[in-house]
Amino acid sequence: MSDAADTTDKMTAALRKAGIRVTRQRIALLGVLAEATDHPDAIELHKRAKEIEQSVSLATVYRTLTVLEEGGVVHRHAFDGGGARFETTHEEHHDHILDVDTGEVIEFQSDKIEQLQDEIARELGYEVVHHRLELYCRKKAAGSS
Amino acid sequence: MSDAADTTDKMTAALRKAGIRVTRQRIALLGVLAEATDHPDAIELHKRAKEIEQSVSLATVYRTLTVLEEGGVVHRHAFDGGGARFETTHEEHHDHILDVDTGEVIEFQSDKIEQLQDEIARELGYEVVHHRLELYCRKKAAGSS
DNA sequence: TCTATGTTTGAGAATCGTTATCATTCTTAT
DNA sequence: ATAAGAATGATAACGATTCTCAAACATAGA
Repeated sequence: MSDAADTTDKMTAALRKAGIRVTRQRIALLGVLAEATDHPDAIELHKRAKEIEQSVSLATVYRTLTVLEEGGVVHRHAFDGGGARFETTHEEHHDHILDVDTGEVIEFQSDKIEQLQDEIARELGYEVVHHRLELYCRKKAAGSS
Repeated sequence: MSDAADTTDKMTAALRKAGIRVTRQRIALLGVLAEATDHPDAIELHKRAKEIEQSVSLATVYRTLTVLEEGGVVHRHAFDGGGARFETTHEEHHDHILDVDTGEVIEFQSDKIEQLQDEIARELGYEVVHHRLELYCRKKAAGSS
């Protein structure tokens, strides 16, 4: 038994490592974030976290997300329409394709584009602190001309 | 005389061309947009438009911006922090560098990046409908290592 | 030029996502 | 166990934007 207990231990360790106080609510939210393969918004995270720990308020979800973001544990995205959406910082840096029809989010990574961005900034006397690249796309028809 | 009248005529023509009804408020707002070299938000546009035509409400600014966007006359940007910001569609497509210290907006254009975006999307079975590329930058120190 | 029709308007209420307030409860170091 | 400070839930407040609705307006046609 104790998948749940294992998860709790992991989340506790992760929080301590990030220098963040450990509370039931934070463990629940971080657990939800760790399991999520989509990019949920605060409302959705609140819904999922309540299933694990009923006493999680939406306010705490927002507060905790901010804390986790500052601790480098999650990334916040502001895609077109609606509110912010979140994902854990487990994988390497990547950008996003958003399917404009289905809302699906696909991750991709391009060293070439990153390099070009740095070059462009450098030529203008700047250095890139962070960037945002989102491709709003539509699935190509199988036999499109 | 009649810089103002000329502008009005131009804006009237532009509105008619886009199939948009001509009203004093829309002429004023479009005039403000045409003159702007920065990327103002709705509040700022309202402020400027009221100097030309006092009877412009904020609601109408928002409504008109939506209409102009649908008519392809302006572009709406959602940069980090604060509300949407707007610019006219006079120039060619470009992306933006945002100076994180000063808030300044610099425009740039890179065919290479656009090509790479198309390639990446194509390889994943998508085609790009529109994209968003923002480089949040800091000015490089003159003698930085 | 006058009129009929549908459109746009201003004012303010309503909405949405998010943050702030504050008394209470909880973590943590001791 | 306890003190001291941090986190919490509930809800009010917030900023940006959209909606509502009666009144004013633009446009096409006689």
